[in-house]
Amino acid sequence: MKLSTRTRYAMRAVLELAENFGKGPLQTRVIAKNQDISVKYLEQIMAALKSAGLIRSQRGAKGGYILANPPEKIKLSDVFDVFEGPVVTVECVANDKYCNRSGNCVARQIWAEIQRVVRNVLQATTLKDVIEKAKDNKSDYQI
Amino acid sequence: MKLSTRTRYAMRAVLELAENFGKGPLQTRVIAKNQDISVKYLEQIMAALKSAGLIRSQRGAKGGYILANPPEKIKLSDVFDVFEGPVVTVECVANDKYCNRSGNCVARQIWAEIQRVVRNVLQATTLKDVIEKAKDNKSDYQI
DNA sequence: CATTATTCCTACTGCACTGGTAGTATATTA
DNA sequence: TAATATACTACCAGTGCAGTAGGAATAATG
Repeated sequence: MKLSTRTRYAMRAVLELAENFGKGPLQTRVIAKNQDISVKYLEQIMAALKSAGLIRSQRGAKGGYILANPPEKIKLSDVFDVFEGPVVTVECVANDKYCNRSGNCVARQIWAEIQRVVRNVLQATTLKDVIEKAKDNKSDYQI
Repeated sequence: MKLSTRTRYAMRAVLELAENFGKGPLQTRVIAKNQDISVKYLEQIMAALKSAGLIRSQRGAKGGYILANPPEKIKLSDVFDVFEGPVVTVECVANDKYCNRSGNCVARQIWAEIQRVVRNVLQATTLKDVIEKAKDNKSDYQI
């Protein structure tokens, strides 16, 4: 139950785009430097975020990436799901056909409950919520 | 963020031991059959649960495993932690020395919040809670 | 038009972990 | 001594993670 670096980097990159929202495209190179991530690795992550529809790209000089929607319209779950997928715990929680005893399975209920509370947090928070909080605390977006 | 089969199997095995608590040792072979798990694989899982102190073994004929403590004394987090570890999301949440910006990091606060709600569920529930619920619902312990 | 800056695309790699299988040793009971 | 358990160790194939690398396509600029 650990997060991949992909997800962590993606979250930080998207938070940085959110902070920069409305100020034109931001380059992978810049984000990579600020977040101390390999440029080439981040490129792949950005590509995935783009094909998920979370961000838009502008090619060529002075290009870069921008959020596809304003920060208040993007939930943390949107970012999370790109690499971690919608299933947080076990397959059978999302798909009750996965196991024929799903209907009255207690173990499944444990994992379903955990999945529920996790998604609660992710869906209740937007990028804007996070950056507002950051401004209050003078925090940054590491990890 | 998926659970390993180890954790899922361990949870089911321990729940079965909890149901059987006070009735003498239960054999890997029996649990494996009931839960439809490979005997040899389950053996390794039981060994890990034993060295974590959750269960006790009796070797030889008529041997098997029993819970080291009564079901109301064992929390789901005890079982969970054997294979998933106490860290649910990222290292820096448990160890703030892991990253030098931990102190005021917003991304970290996201993962910390998720970790918190997950551990809340796992620590608030005992094996007894689960099997009581199972009796009410006539559920079983699959998945 | 050439240069430069940027995304885009694809391939490759080393490593750790997962999900097992297998064989044998050791202890206990009958 | 025979049967039944756990205990211990080794092994293996597949998958995903966390990158590295190189070059092609595209767009702005001088």
